[in-house]
Amino acid sequence: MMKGFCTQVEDDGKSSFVPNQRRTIRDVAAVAGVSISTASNALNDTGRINAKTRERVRLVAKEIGFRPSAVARSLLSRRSHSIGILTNDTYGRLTLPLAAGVSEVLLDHGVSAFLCPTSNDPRLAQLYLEALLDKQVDGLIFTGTRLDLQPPEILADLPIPVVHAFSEGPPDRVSFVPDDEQGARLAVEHLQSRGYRRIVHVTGQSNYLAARRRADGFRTLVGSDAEVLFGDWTEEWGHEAVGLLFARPGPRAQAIFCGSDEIARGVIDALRDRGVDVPANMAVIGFDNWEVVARQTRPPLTTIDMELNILGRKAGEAILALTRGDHVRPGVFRLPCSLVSRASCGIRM
Amino acid sequence: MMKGFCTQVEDDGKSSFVPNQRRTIRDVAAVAGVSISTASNALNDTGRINAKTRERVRLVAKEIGFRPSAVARSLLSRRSHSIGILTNDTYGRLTLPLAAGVSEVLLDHGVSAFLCPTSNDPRLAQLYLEALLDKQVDGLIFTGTRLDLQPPEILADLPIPVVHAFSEGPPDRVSFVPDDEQGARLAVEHLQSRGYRRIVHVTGQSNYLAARRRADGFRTLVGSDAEVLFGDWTEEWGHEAVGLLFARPGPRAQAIFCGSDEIARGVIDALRDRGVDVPANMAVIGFDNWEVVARQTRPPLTTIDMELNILGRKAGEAILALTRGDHVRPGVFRLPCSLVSRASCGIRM
DNA sequence: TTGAAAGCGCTAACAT
DNA sequence: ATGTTAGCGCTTTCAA
Repeated sequence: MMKGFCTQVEDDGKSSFVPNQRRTIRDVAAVAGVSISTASNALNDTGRINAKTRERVRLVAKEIGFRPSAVARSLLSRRSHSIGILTNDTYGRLTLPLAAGVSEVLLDHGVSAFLCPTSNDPRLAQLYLEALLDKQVDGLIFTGTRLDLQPPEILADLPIPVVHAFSEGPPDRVSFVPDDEQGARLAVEHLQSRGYRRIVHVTGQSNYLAARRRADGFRTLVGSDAEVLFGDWTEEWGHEAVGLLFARPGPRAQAIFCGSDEIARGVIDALRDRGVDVPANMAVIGFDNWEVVARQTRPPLTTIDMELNILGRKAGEAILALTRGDHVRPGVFRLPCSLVSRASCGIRM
Repeated sequence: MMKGFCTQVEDDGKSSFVPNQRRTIRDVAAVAGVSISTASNALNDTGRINAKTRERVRLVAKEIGFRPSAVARSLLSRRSHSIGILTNDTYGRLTLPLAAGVSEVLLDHGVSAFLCPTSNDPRLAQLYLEALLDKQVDGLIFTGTRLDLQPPEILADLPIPVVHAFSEGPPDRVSFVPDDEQGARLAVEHLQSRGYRRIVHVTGQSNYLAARRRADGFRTLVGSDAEVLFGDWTEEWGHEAVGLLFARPGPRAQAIFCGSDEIARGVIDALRDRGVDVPANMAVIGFDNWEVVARQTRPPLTTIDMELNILGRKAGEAILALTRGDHVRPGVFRLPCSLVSRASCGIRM
């Protein structure tokens, strides 16, 4: 078919049909025997056009495999239909689910996302930013573990809209973050509804905003004097915390709400070391739903999922709206977490 | 400064200096009082040009914050200076380090990478591919856990160069993959050099090419009759395997080389359950250097790192060369793994 | 209903 | 050494 087509085209010396070359709208017009503008109108359903002509043009376009050049369109529309995602995540556990959400939303609108992993290097971030600006990206999504690890200068004064995802941006920007408080409450409610009473919270460093928010959510339901043990975001700390909890007198806790799955893993291991059955004698609940951890604990871990994919979708929708010039109310939007029930919380009578 | 500049410009009604609008080369030319082509030549160091004029133009360009439009350049050069990364990884543990390597290499050449996380959905992959082609990407990098999870049709017959990373592509393409055999030998050599003799290999499913290659490397050094236990890529299987090993008669193994860090974690835990000291009584070595696992085992895990960042760099260099039209010898390039020494292998006397 | 022409921002012959 | 012009692939007035 290709060949047949190639021969029937008059070779004007310009649009000679070299086999593997992109077809342009000129080719379409030439083959369909119409002008370029008619071809354009036919393909885009703009202007008034004879139905037959339109069909013919479209048929030709399909036959010769015409795909409009997004580059040419961008030059004209001054919209590149691409955005940049700047991330300082090196692991991917955060960025990839989020980027997948973003990309899926954008895809439906013909927008693509440049990934810029800055590896926490401000110089690199700056270079990526410049490259993105040169590429005329329509917008930017900042994402990363902690905002304070982003050099503040590069965030400011951008000529294009910016959305923050996962970590909070400045108040005049749009940010989507997991609702840590709500996630914590979800965890506690789950435990309480299953009959667990004396609940303690073992979490990471208190200088993390997320840790403080989760602790706040925890205290809301358990009581303002409820016990929160801050430490590291590590298994080891989970271990240690259990040691602390067991070393002291008084009634023992019935459930431990952990600030991360890794901490929870340490807690579960430490409990097993002590012969404490989970969930029969102690419930444990985590935070992150980091599957490689949560699915492999014994028993598998009930935990809070931050719904990063949805977070990404929201961020994608927001940046789309902003690039279209629509107004989006600035502020920090906290998106609900969900609970993934596995086996580490039972029912306490 | 900006303001000063704005006022001193004659307003010809066309390039009126709206504060936050991109400056074009026309603006530069106008302010510098030269023609557009002179401005272009001055900025790009092309053609013959008076040194003073050049400096003046450059100064003006910098002052008004001119950045050449990559879109316009692309239209002309028919190179978009962007590539696509198609991945089916949903976790990011694989894709992000790899994409970071790719992007860093590309960055120096003004090329950016579109990330397309297909989530193993062939329909999505197809849509992403079309979007990328429309955006005139200069090349494509395919990456993912297993090639057979990519729908083969979308891989074939692309009008632009393709490089495969992590998983092997067809023989006529360029692929970069970790050298699983060498990695396995590295692990075994490490054990042997430290005096460990009876070594067994506990790994994942034998229908994974990587599992078979690692087993081959293992057998090369330990002996063709050396014991390989295939199972799942899970902690649980690591546990089970230890049970198997201990249940049978005969001299006990001195070291266990695991096909993944997760398996190794299961092995280490099972050994601790049995009171076997690692590394005093048994050495354990993993594969992946997945830090969240390897750093958190007790003791921390010595393991093989696949150097995904370097893999990404190589893939980036290859796709750059290909997009420039340079020839790159097709085939599967196996890149060396490295060993990360932690505490799970001691010295056996 | 269709076509001719201008122009998006830039580069590269070709004139001057 | 500098300016004029054409044109990359497309959309969009404006004429015909």
